[in-house]
Amino acid sequence: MDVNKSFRLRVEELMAQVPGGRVTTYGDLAGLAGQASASRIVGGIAHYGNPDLPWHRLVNRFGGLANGFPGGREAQAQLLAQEGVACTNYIIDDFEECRWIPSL
DNA sequence: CGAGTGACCGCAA
DNA sequence: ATTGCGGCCACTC
Repeated sequence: MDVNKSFRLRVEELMAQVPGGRVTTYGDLAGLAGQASASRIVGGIAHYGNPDLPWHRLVNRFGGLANGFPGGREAQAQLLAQEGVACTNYIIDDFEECRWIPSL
């Protein structure tokens, strides 16, 4: 493991591996990054990290859209629906089906 | 350099 | 069943 790299780099790498139509969770990304207890940091990276990454594919543990997404949850839901992810009430319908688990 | 903040998660009352 | 609180690590100002 490249412990030399910042936690943020690992999260970005994992996020970059999430294809369209798939979504991942903060806890899973944090766990894959090596710090399952740093789920909050993943959200922080999304805000201060690489803006080119598809952060709209990031959802909470319940499959619900984030609470501080730029533009609001409606914007995120719009992007997800645009990629083929059906969301209802700002919650992914087939969250378990669309859930994507990247790997290093 | 120090302190505060954060798009979360889990448990407790 | 619902609500509230703390904890955890990393990043920015």
